[in-house]
Amino acid sequence: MNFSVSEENYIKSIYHLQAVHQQVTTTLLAEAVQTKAASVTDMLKKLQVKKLVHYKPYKSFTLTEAGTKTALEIIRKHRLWEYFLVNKLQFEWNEVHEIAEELEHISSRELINRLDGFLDHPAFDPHGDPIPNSKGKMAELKQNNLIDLPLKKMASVSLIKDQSNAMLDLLKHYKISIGTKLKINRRFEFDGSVEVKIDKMPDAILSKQVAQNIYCTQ
Amino acid sequence: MNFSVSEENYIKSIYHLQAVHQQVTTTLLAEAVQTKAASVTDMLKKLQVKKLVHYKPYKSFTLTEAGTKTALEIIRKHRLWEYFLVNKLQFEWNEVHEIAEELEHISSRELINRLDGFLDHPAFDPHGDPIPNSKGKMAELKQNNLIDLPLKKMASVSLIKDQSNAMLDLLKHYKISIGTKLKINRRFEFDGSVEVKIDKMPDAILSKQVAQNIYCTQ
DNA sequence: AATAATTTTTAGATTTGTCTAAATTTATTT
DNA sequence: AAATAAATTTAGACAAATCTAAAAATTATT
Ligand SMILES: [Mn+2]
Ligand SMILES: [Mn+2]
Ligand SMILES: [Mn+2]
Ligand SMILES: [Mn+2]
Repeated sequence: MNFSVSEENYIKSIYHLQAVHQQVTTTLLAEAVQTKAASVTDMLKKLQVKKLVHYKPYKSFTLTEAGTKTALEIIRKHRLWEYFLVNKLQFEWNEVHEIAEELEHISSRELINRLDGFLDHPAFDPHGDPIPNSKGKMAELKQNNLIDLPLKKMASVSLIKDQSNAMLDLLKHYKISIGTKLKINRRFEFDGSVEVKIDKMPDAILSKQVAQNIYCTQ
Repeated sequence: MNFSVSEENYIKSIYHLQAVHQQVTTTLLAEAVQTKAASVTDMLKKLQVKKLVHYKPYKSFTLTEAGTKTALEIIRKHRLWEYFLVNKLQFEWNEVHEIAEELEHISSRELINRLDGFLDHPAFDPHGDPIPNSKGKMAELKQNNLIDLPLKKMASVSLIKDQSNAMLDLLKHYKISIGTKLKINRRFEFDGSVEVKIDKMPDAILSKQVAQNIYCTQ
């Protein structure tokens, strides 16, 4: 089965939204794919015909098994290309998302499997997100929100949730990236901010908003 | 300027046809982009508005300077990706064209320039075609058709003109690829076929049709 | 339970790229 | 120089993906 770029973007967005919201709504999806609710309804009907979503008008929609499989293939491509861009072409990790957004739609399965081999089957992309293997399986990591870390306990950054340029710029300033070692010195109750010691950097204070977007392994 | 996949395919095809035919016709272009003459006319009007072609209805059309520049950018991408696929992902040279046909439309200029660096600025793609640099300049090679080679004179294969799978399969059988050393032992006048000694292979006879598609440097 | 607000779907247009069939222009024969 | 053939363009239609505005359904509020 080969799908259009639009169809693939919808499928992928539904998958990501399902991971966070118990109910994915037309408006939510419209925002995610940068379009209007009416267009989403049109597409849902199309995806239903292609058996990629279960769709009950006015009620709900979810990915079918085939839809989920398709979503994981697109996500696999996206993250493998991101890994390639950062680790082979020396892009910064906040420059790759947009380009991967295009590359994820290149259709060849053989290409992506060879790329996977060329990169030595990476398990995580540059943002710390797990890369599905060719069967759609992803590694699971026991990780905690930075905000919940016990005091003075060393931990390793494993995932950045918010991947906006604004967030990534800020993290670059603090020299925080995937794998960075850090620990919490103290917590400020007033605004929920935390003072952290980041590997090879002077102590810094991270706002609650920032800290909540950083996940760590211990 | 960003162009659609269709527009880019038309532009690239016009460029390639212009290199071979003194006059590119609507029918010729229609065949090249796998469509009908009427669709070509539609697209020519669109490309004229975008100042990519000079178009005189019923008379002629040619690429403008901007059109040529655009064509060379697409060809640069196509050939760099082909080089990547063969030299980094170990694809066979007859498997890459189709995939590059998609990859050539990825828009990022930064991506292609980094890819170029990663590959060490290759001058020729796996089929021997020159890769335009970021300014659109291509290396020129003094090459002769295999059929015109002086007898017993060693030469090196530098370009395969017909890049169809049929041709490439045949060349794989003879173990001929870019860089292969060979010489002509004798010519058969009757059908224009040639007996060649190919590096590390027993003598073989190539039909005129095959030999005419092989170019060499001396 | 009725009304208001919100969400979702439908109806009807629009843009892009394509097609077939008909009309027009150019080229080739007679 | 007509007539015929071939190439090209125009006209009108269609599918995909989108939009705006209106209608319908659902949810929240009084
Ligand atoms: Mn995308
Ligand atoms: Mn990522
Ligand atoms: Mn193409
Ligand atoms: Mn090539």
